[in-house]
Amino acid sequence: MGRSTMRDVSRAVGLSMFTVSQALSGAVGVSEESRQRVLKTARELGYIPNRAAQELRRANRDSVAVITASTSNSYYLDLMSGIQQALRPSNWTVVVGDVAVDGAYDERLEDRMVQRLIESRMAGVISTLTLRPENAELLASWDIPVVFVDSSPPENAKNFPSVTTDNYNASLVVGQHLADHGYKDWLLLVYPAKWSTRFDRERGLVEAARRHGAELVVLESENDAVSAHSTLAAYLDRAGRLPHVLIAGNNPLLLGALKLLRERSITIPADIAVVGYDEFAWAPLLDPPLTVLNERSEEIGRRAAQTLAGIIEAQAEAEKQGQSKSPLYRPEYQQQVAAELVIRKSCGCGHAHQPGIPKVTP
Amino acid sequence: MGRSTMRDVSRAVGLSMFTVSQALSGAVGVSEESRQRVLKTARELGYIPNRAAQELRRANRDSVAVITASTSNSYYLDLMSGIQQALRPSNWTVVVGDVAVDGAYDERLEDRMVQRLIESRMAGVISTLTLRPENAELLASWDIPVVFVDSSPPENAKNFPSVTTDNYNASLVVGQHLADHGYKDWLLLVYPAKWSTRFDRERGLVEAARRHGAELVVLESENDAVSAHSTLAAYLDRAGRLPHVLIAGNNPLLLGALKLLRERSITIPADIAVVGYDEFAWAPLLDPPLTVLNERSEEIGRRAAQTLAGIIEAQAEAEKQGQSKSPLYRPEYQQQVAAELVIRKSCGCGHAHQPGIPKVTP
DNA sequence: CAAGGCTTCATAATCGTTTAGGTAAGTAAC
DNA sequence: GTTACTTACCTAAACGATTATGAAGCCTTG
Repeated sequence: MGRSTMRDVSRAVGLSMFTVSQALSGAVGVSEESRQRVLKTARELGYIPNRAAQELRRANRDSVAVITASTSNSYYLDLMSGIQQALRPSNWTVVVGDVAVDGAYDERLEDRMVQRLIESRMAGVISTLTLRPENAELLASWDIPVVFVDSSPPENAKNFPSVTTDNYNASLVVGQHLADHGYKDWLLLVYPAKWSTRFDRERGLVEAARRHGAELVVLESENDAVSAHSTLAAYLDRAGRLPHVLIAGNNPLLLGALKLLRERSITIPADIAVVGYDEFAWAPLLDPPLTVLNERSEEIGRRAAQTLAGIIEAQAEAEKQGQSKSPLYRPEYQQQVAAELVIRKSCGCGHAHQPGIPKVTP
Repeated sequence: MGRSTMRDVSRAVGLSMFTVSQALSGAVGVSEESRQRVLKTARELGYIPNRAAQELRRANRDSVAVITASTSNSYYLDLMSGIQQALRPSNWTVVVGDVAVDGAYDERLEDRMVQRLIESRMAGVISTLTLRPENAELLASWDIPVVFVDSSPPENAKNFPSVTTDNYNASLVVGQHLADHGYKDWLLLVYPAKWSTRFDRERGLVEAARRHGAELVVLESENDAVSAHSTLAAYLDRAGRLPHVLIAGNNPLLLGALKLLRERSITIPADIAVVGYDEFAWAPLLDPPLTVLNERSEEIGRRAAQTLAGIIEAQAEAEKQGQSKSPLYRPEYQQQVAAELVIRKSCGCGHAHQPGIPKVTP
């Protein structure tokens, strides 16, 4: 039991390794009788192929990597679920590589991770963060296709595929809703630009504020709850008054902000309205139920995986025909998924007393 | 740039492949001058080793796998973080394999996953669920060490290492607290026995109920929020009255239960007290703040990884000395981590009107 | 019945590393 | 000056699969 090679099977069954290989891989050119004998012997011997040997010899790989910087964000679970769903039928292995240490993104870890992925000659990469230009280039020079999710390609690789929320329009929707409430004084608590979704989220909100004649303050914090808490605390102390509404750039920041508001007994939405950017399971159960954007991460994951699979397939096809094996990126690979605003209570809806200028509840 | 082999480096630098290999791997027996020349050439050529070739040739592998059945549980993130933390220094690759499809555990997927792990000749496995006996045996026959986290080893592998919460005592603590509140009518909403933590959680609660003269009903649901919701709804309809307290076996079930209570406008803790089994970031912000057990998943992950690393190391040592390479499992590898009860409001603490027999708030 | 086409299987090269088993030169010991 | 030991390097055999090339046997077919 265990630890037998194809040679062992070959000897035991009295057929050449060629025949055994063909039989096991389900190829044609082997008689049904031989195939059955091979399969039986292999089972009896407990033969399990050595993947390293297969990969070394074979041209095409069958693993794709997902690069994350776990901001302990649970949207990541949905994303993975979508990716797995799309890739399961094709029977590919998905490995996830985290480039965060203690919850914080680490540049050297990203370098090491990319190095590793190339060492393993991955078939493709899905990245949840904008890679460093060097790394994008490196992957490109090894003809490994990359799809960005919820992040934009780096400067030197603008044509790389990406699947993101339509953050700009999402922000416009948020802004519209805030304006409907009559809020004029907005505070956006946001993560650093390293996470490139920030750009469109902020841009949309700036535009919305302009359109509706509202004042928008952008407050940057590190991308975790603890930083969000202290950054916001410092800001509120400095400002000496509450804005009408707080918009949290993502869930870790939302968490930090809500903790602070609770500590200071600031009630939502009476004293300040709150809107978040990521839907999550507990949102309807919080106090008050939170109004958030639904990013549909699962859909994003699914699309990203499908896009990647398509590229890899095309790549294999091209190589078979002797053409360049570098991945072909079509413009339509850059997709945006519309988000919807899930309106609950924290924005002030269904609440009589609202922060700022009181107005009719929409 | 890209795609050069060690042979290319060897030719370019004018040294044998042996020397190049030695130089790159940092082994002794190469002059400093040669090493520098090799390194420089390798860098210029953009040489990146082929891991498949390395793994094929090398005796020892350097990847460990984590098997999960994503119950979309966010405790999983903490667990991974702990594992990564413990394994990062040793520079090992961690791959996670999910054996759930659409959030539900799938037996055939488990089989396929184990097959895959053996194909890749993994150095070790950390499993968050009790594996099927066949699979445990299979891994054992390939001398691949397995550590179970938050789950017990299967029947045929009782001696396998495991790191779990001390669920029995945790349940006693919960029971004690409920008794302090004067609750006599307990309802435990719990997942199927496939997740083996159920056994001790239930056993502890049964014992606590006996000690304190309370009535305990155990209600089993599938391991997801939707099932929990419908199972609980059906039960409440049948029972026609509310228990004094609802204990949710884990977070997905808690989520489903809370949704139902909210739908039916049952208020916590006035109408029914609620206690959960997994601490999570949003717990203090819910309405009301939830009383839950803190499992300390990160600590569990860390310990599991350390245990696994120790076993693999010992295994390598034993093999070097010509002894059996099958992993050695010491009894003390079975560890339990104490959980603490984080008391907030949902249990009735700090609330005047309590469900059931009113008593002094402890 | 010769020629050609299938079907079924075998031989052996190949993938890109690591490493056991050398060798040649230089140094130290006696 | 021989012997013994180091140091720095090389040659070539693995590792365990896939697959290009081809051969033997049998079946058609004109």
